[in-house]
Amino acid sequence: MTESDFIAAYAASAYPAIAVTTDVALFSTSGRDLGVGLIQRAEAPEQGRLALPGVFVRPKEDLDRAAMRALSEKAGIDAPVRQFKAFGAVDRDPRLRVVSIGFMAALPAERVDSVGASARCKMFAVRDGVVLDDGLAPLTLPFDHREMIADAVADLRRNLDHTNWVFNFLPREFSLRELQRVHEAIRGRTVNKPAFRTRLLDSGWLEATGRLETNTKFRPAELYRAREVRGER
Amino acid sequence: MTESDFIAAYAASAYPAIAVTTDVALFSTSGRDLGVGLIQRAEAPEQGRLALPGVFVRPKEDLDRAAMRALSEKAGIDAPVRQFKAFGAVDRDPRLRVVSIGFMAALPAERVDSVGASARCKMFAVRDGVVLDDGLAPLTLPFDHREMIADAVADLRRNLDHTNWVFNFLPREFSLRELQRVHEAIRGRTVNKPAFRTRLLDSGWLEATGRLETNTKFRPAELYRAREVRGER
DNA sequence: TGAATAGTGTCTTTCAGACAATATTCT
DNA sequence: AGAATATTGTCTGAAAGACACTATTCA
Repeated sequence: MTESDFIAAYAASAYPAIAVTTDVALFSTSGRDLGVGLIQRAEAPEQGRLALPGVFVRPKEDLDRAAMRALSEKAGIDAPVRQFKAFGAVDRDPRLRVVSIGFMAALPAERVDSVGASARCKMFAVRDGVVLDDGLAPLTLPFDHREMIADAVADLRRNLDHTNWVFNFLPREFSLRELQRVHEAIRGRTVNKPAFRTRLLDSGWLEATGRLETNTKFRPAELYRAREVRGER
Repeated sequence: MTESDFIAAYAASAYPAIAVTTDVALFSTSGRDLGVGLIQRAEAPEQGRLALPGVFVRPKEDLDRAAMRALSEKAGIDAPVRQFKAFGAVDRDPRLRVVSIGFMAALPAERVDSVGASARCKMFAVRDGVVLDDGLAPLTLPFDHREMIADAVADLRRNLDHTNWVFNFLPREFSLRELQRVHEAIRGRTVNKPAFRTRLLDSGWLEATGRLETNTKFRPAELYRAREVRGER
């Protein structure tokens, strides 16, 4: 039996029926808070409830493709995604055994407003990994989505200084103040301005554009760009 | 249609056939090097080649259970596991679409020797995330196992100071020298002794046992234990 | 006593936090 | 000029690296 014969026979045989999905925690910052986007589920189970956007992965679709499709089909938003953890508890979905790959995405604050009308998702504040409703009480979420969001926030914090992923929270050009506000929202506390400036400017992730902010009521700040670097740190 | 009716109908319908596996990078340290355990594949595809131990996840089996089963069935080793990333490229397995959840485990150096005879896996040195054969040339691995190991090492390094997972590399009681050797093997460079000592002793992860090493050829070091703490940092 | 390593002290450098001074732009 | 914020400078304390010293145990 050649290897290709074997593969053909193998592929035809039955495999444990486990479905694979991707769920996406779409983050943004507004003011001092971190926010996460939730959609109202269109279908059972948990129809009508607020949840993270997610889809079943198609047979010929990479995981990050599926995550981006979840964002665009369920939330009406296009953004790059980053995987943070897989969730596979046996009873996490009542329908059948589902393993969900958890992804996160980030949306610059001003895009939240501009897509606001068309987007089918609403942003909720997240403090210390807990989603709050408009009255700032903890929100109950279906499946294990509460745990997913907490894990996503923990991963976000852990990797804040190791990766350049934080720049997805910002437009192409931004000021150091805006970058500091994003760091503060993610870490849930204020950071020291001079130390933050020198640390970030020395980090090698930033590139000065030479341009200044416009439409400010005060002294405009210099604008920076995220530099293209080889991955992580 | 009630929700339970719906679920019944739903579960019966066909789902995209995607298999789910777990693969485990079993690490240990020997001397100054980090090591990873590879097995010789018993079955096609890639029969006979060195690869990470892995199994298909069973329908009623949690992901970490499956990872521990991979370790014990394929490598003959029992150890706790930690998930680091999911791998789901469409063509990563020639048989069929497989999404693999990547786990890591760690074995104290002295257990490597003691299980050596019974274990069906052999340790290979890893430098900068690259597996080397006995001649210290880079080893070619099947599937995406090379990428998996590199990602596992990167995750290990990133989380070295954020989690207490590093203590899985050590027996229940250990000296600060041994702990430092493990840090050095993982980071791939030497670390400063006084700084390391004070940092670790102040970290709150350690608990003095009051006991000393035995069977040393020289002054015995004090032994410490990993303190039970609420998860991560 | 000598070998070997444990554990500590000191000096220096680096870096973050606190606070404040100076600079720039708009109204 | 006054308001508001950007940007920089200075001081201080915490922590890390380099280096070397003292302490302890075994052979």
